[in-house]
Amino acid sequence: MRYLTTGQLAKEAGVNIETIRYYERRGLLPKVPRRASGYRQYPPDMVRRIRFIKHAQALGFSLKEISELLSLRLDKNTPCYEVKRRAEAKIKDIEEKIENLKRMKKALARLTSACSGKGTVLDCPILEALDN
Amino acid sequence: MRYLTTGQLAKEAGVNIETIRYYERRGLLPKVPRRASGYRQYPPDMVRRIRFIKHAQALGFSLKEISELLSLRLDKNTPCYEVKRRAEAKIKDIEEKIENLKRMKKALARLTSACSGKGTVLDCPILEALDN
DNA sequence: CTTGACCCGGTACCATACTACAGGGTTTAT
DNA sequence: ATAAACCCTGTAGTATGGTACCGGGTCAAG
Repeated sequence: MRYLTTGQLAKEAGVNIETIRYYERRGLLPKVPRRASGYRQYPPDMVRRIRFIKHAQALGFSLKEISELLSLRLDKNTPCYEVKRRAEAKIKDIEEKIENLKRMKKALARLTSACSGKGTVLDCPILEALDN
Repeated sequence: MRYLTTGQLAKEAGVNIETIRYYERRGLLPKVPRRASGYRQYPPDMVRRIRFIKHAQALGFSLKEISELLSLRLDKNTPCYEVKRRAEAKIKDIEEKIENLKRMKKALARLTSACSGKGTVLDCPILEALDN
């Protein structure tokens, strides 16, 4: 079985079948060729694309931003400097996210170490994180 | 001026005034004392709390999860080991997010370096990021 | 002591990202 | 060859996280 139907793809990727069709409408998945019956024919590696979308969402990217990430592929229609500019902007976004996560982690780590010794502690260090 | 009104707090924190009341309803902000007129009286450091919420959201935490993070404060009603356990679970979440972001960043960096050299590249490296 | 800017609760509406369902056709295993 | 299990489009409904508006009361500067 070379190609996956919509339902098989959904199952493989661990999402609802409607999500697949929704992503196609949103342009996050390409419009793949159909059988004579109208059934979509997905190449098996489309699973990776859906998983990518799901992971990126968990990292705080909107579907619109994920579209942008996915469109950062090099083709003959997009000039090289443009792709590069967009990719670099995204890298900056990502670096900021990483910094914020590190601050959060630090605050939580401080909390746990404060916690490990005694039975109770008075104040909460967590709010100290992420104060710009 | 010791206390902030809802509007002042919103302005300081850079959010809509309705958001403040919404967060109160959701339990993300405490029910603060009121003036005789019914006006809320916020201590100035409540600004930090709102900023924390906003940052955490941008990192992919839902308001529900942020509630959980905020409830990781040590009080006499929560046993220490429980707070610790929850904080450590959140730290693990955060570490995973950081790892995923690093993978994404790496993929994008590879894309930009591929771009600077030649004219075109065939496949999209970003999908390789975040493949579990 | 008024007038414009603010606050109140309550309700309704909005965008995003799905999810369900209706009504109909298709595939596949028995 | 027929029933269960699938797919199609289109439309409607849901959850989350706000945002807007209403009718009314409050505050503070002139």
